Amino acid sequence: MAGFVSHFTNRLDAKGRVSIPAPFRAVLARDGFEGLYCIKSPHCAAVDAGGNELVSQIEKRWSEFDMMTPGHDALAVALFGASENPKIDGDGRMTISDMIREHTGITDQVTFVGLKYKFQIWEPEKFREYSAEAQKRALAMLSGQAPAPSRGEPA
Amino acid sequence: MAGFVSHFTNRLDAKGRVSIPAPFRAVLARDGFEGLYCIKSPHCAAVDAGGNELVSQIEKRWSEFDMMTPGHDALAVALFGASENPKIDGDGRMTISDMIREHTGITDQVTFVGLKYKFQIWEPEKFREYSAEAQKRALAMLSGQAPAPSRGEPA
DNA sequence: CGGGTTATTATGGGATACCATGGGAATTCA
DNA sequence: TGAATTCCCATGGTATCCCATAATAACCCG
Repeated sequence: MAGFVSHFTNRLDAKGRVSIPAPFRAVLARDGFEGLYCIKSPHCAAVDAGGNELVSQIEKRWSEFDMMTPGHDALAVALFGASENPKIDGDGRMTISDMIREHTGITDQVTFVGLKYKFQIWEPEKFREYSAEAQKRALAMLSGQAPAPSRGEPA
Repeated sequence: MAGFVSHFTNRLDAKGRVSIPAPFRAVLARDGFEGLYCIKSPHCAAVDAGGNELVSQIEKRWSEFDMMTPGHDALAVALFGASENPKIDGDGRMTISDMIREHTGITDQVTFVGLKYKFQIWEPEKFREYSAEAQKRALAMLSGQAPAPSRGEPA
């Protein structure tokens, strides 16, 4: 109904496990994907995660490339080679792999951020920085075409 | 019948709950959204809240941007990552989250302000200030072109 | 017109269910 | 066989559900 929305920060235990926020688990269950699909975000120090909806979105992008070009294989390597399928245990937890650790800088806490059709996995402090910047950027992007905005746009 | 109008101030109980004004609940029920959609207002110290109408308005703006651009994810983070979906209990109450507290300065009272297709959540004193300012600005805006007279808005 | 009665609403509080987290035991892999 | 993983259960804290009460507004009926 609502996709992945809002953000949550959970602790990583001694075994490297972390609880996936319950609201996100509910979305995943409805999506029907077994486990979780994870891929490095090309734009920032986060990992994109999701279920079938994310997978099909990625496959769609890939298939839009000409299959004959060498770039097709390269793209496949970039997309699927950089992916993982972590399991989700009975208590709704996943294990943070080395690949995720390296790409995000996660040590003892994890922030999950909903992006509707997918969610992102962040190191909390890095997310705070990115989020502040994203707010500014969003304001700039939206103010260009806002239908009925208020008057002045303060910083 | 006509969306969210008027404003109400309710008290926050020891558990951080507050009753959503009955007229607003009626609008939400008619809208059919499960729970409530909340997002920080970028322009002021308030939180925008609403149901499907607000959500679809936000989603529409988001989908107008090309999914390939790096800004797409940033926008999603700003729009959905910074949002929340508080539940509404059987008595028509919601819980004020830390995010709402921080952004609005709410401590023990909450003012709900109807804005037709959505409503805002304010700290009462901050709203009074903003409201006074808004009156002046509205007057200035209208005085240049308003054909219809009077229609004075009381405090 | 007025007295009484009911319905709705805001608020308080207790009980319960859910969730994040920790740790032990069993299992798998190298 | 040792290390890491997976499964299962325990627990504390929080949020949710449910019921009680008071105040207000709407209503009814004499």
